[in-house]
Amino acid sequence: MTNSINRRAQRREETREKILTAAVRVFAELGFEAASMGSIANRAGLKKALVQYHFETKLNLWQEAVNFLWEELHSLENRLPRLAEVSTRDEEREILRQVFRAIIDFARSHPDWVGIMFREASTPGPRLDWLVENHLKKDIEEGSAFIALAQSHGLLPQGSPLHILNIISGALTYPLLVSPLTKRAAGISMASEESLDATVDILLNMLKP
Amino acid sequence: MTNSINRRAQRREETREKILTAAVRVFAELGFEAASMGSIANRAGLKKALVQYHFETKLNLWQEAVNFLWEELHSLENRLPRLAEVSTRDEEREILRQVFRAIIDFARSHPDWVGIMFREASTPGPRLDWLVENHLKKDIEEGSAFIALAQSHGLLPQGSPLHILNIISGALTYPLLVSPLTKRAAGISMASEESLDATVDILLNMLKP
DNA sequence: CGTTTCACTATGCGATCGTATTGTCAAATT
DNA sequence: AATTTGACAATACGATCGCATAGTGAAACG
Repeated sequence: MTNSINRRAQRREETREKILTAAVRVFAELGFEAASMGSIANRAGLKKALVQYHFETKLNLWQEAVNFLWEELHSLENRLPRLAEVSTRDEEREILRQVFRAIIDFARSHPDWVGIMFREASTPGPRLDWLVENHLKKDIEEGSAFIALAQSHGLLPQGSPLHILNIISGALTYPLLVSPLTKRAAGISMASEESLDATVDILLNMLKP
Repeated sequence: MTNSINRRAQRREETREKILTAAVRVFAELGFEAASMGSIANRAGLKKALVQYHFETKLNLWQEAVNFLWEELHSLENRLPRLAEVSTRDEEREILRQVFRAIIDFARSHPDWVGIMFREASTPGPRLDWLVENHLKKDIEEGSAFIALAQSHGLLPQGSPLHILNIISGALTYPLLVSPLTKRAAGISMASEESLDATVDILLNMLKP
């Protein structure tokens, strides 16, 4: 262990991040099976053998890419809990709107996360098992707890928090997921600022008309 | 053109249907790129070359499989319009419940349709274009018209029918789509009869609490 | 009954898949 | 300065991909 600036380790980390960034994108766009080591390497502007060198197997690359993605996100995710703390205030409705906006903004600004989620969550298998064990179990528990908290403040109707979490997630995420379809079929961009506002408005109106 | 029972044409149609049935399943499970002619042939218990013989190219097989799937469905789809006609009656809430149940039952009993929809609707490209032009454009128009009708009867809040269609579709479909995840993470089967009832109940409570 | 049609099979093409092996050359170590 | 390490590249492996071509044999035809 000589000293300070290890040019090798630095370069290693740089290319690893390049690869992981590309991997997250390709996995989200194409899904695990359709994504190839070669296409990921091309996306990163590197050689296929180099990807294999840094992340031995394709499954391992997928896992490390998912970890990389989750790390990126957890630093920005602290918006929801903070809102829960303030929820003793009066204007609960405005709080709910902010929560919805936070969810929908998160989904829009992280299409990779949405893509990987939808692809893996809908197919049983070892990858879903791994994803649940390492990330989603905790995320779902936190989400359910937040729903329960909102219920105790009278912000949401009674019922299984898990079901409500799914319903709200679906109502807010689905429009974004199928936005290519909506754009093609009706010419309307679901990811536009106006459409997001409209979606949140409608959902809020549904909740307390 | 000799007479009646053409054993050849009959057998041809049989194997074509076998292939299409298998193709729908595999395309829904894996998506277009990851699904292979070989795996589809295996699923159907036939030889790969036979699939290639009946449906020249993979894209063509996909299109015919989608047509095959839509034909299956349109015979069962007539439930929603009928409900709209009766919606001049009083118990509008019960009608809305039935509509929600119809949508959610449809999604549960046709996972292939849900799978193909989610996979293709989220990725721009020639397949989505084809899908919109040949099936979805009409479906979306009908869905939006139905939402507008429900709005005119005071069953749904005001706002863009397309947005509301997306929100409701997401709220009802998402829980089923990610049911493998929910099952794994919380041990709860979202596709069970109780869960479906609970989901509809909650969404109804959201609409008019 | 002889001939044609056609559902189906066998085989192989070039490309690409994930993976493994070996080589190269500059950076790090002694 | 000599040696070892390690990031990266070149190349090849068998398997499988979508697709094409040449058969085979029974059903349909005149």
